[in-house]
Amino acid sequence: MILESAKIPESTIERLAIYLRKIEELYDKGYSIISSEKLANVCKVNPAQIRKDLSYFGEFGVRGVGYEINELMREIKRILDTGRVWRLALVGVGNIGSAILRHKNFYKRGYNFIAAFDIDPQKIGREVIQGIKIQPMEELEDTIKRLNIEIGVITTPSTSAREVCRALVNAGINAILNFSPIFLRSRKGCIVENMDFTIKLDNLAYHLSQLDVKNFSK
Amino acid sequence: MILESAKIPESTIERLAIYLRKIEELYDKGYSIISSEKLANVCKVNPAQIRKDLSYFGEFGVRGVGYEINELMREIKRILDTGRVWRLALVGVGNIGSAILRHKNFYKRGYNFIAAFDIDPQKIGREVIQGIKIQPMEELEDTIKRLNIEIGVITTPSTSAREVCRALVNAGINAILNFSPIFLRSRKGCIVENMDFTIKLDNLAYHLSQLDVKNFSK
DNA sequence: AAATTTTTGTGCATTTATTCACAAATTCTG
DNA sequence: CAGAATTTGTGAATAAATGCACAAAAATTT
Repeated sequence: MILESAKIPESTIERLAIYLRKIEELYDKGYSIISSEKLANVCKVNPAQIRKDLSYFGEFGVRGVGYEINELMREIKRILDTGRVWRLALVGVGNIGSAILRHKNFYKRGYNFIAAFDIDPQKIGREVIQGIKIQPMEELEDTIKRLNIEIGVITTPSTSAREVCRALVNAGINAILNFSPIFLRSRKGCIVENMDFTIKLDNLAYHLSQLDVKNFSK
Repeated sequence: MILESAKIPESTIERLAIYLRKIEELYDKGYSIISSEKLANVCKVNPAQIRKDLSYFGEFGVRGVGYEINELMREIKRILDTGRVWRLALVGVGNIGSAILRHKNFYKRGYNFIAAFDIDPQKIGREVIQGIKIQPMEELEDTIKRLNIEIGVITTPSTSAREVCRALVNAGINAILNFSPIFLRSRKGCIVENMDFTIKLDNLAYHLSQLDVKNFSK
């Protein structure tokens, strides 16, 4: 097919990211070939799902054999565009903010924090991690443009999240990862991924209470 | 209807949690009645979606009027079972772990950390937040049972995540929020919500690269 | 080298989720 | 209080996602 950007389900993209991580694990364990069935087992999905997901972007396997792990990693990285370095800015250097700046996983996967901002004058100038000094909000637009920053991460309290979102969009940012407990939706062109931890917990709460219902009615 | 636990879409549950937060916002702004259309606007969904989502659990609105905000909040909280205190344990008191323990939002929404564990002997006994001393992994099972802890939060490195998950399940935990970059899937009965930040970033990367494709082909 | 086995890629059927569209219930208006 | 205006709740239509099942391609066995 190779008809990218046709009408690919959002869930396909999310699964590709998950497949990639499992494939990397398998690669580290020394595998060089994997079948859709084996991969499906470890990802707990249907094998046809994997084949269909991949088929949106091309034919990467060999019939009767499976997928060459090296090639599959390369292709998924190409599809997601995660084979390169992305430049990030973080706004709101509180508990969560500084934890994220210090976290190694982002860097490992090519997500590099280039700048950090905070509204608190006390924090300005402080060097949270090697090379990143906290800047005041006034410098946000200029810094983002000057340093070609592509992704914004919001770790402010909910009260300022919307304002920060607007500032990032004004600065030309088209992708935002939002950790504040405000459900942000921006004008089109800019994609926002919301990561409200407590929404996930509400989900768990619901399922736990359903478990109890089931146990009770037995 | 009132036929709960029939075959309610997972996405309905997630949306209910989002509606709840928006409704709370509206309540704080002084609203007392809201129509599915207005709520749909702020949640950026279809009005019929909201009505259908709610209809799985009962009839909460008044035709020609809308939904009474107080009642709707109460009902959604009842559905999700978020009107009470849930008892949590956190495993892995690193950067992210301590940030989460210190974060106020969990407590505000009834998610209370009761215990924290770490493998590092250096950290044992340290009081990260008021009333919570870091305990060694050996005490996990006993503490969880003794304190009736219901939800486990994993903030360890990926290397130990699977082992920690097993320990939590063995201790009787049926709901886990996993922040490690390992996609955990547990045996049935136990629900795992995965929160790998970098998967969300991969999503953003994909969409940004698609934007470029579109701009280029214009 | 034919037969068997394996495993992909995909058309089609099935299942699931979303949205429409309208009757029913309620309020508002003159 | 009759008619117009709202707005819910939901059956039916539509759309989207998933999974089956099988032909095609490659490897392996006999």
